[in-house]
Amino acid sequence: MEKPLSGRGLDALAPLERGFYQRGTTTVARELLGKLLVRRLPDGGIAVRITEVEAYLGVGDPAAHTYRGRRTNRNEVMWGDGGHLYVYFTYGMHYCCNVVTRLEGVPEAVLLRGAVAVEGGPVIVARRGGKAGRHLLDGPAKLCKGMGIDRTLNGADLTLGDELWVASDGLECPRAWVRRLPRVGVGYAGGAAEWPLRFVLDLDGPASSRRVSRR
DNA sequence: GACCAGATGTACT
DNA sequence: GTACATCTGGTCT
Repeated sequence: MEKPLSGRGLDALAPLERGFYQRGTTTVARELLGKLLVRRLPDGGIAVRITEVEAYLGVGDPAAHTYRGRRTNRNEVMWGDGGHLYVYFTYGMHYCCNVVTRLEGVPEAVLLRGAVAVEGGPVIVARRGGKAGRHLLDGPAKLCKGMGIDRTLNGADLTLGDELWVASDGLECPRAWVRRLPRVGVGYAGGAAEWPLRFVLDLDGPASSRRVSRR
């Protein structure tokens, strides 16, 4: 776990503006690495540093929920303006959260797959059932559980800074810290499963030989 | 690390 | 009605 933020806590972390999200999805995905996902909860404030994301490129992407223009109640948020949260339920027991990108009518998003705790570690550990350690937030459903993200946040506006938002604390991620890999769990998507749309930030630096989970 | 059961919402026939 | 999902945690090796 990183050292805690100094000083004023969550209120010093201003939400990114909508323009950040309205750009190209792979650009947004890459630039989300190293940013802070901030959550205000009754049991305390939480901030985590985003370390793993995946881009989903809308109607032309067989792995995306909006492939070929599919538009349903579930994915309606993806069709809206960038800067909103798309939360869906899967495998009968897990939530996953995405950040919607581009403009209204262009249904693309970035799946948040992993993070490390920066602020509010004990709150996260408690929400994860007391399981601390490096696997605390290393999966999309773990991230949602640890941060108290569920269906009630589907469609939330990330630019307001009320319940949940994304902020920068100025950390820059050198290219050498970022790896581009195929996406996870989308084998059904044919060739698109191989597209290198997964971005992983190695906070230990490029020298680290540690493996990235393949799931 | 590899393997697999689990539980139910969602999309589609 | 049915097939399957942007996964996790436990067990076994």
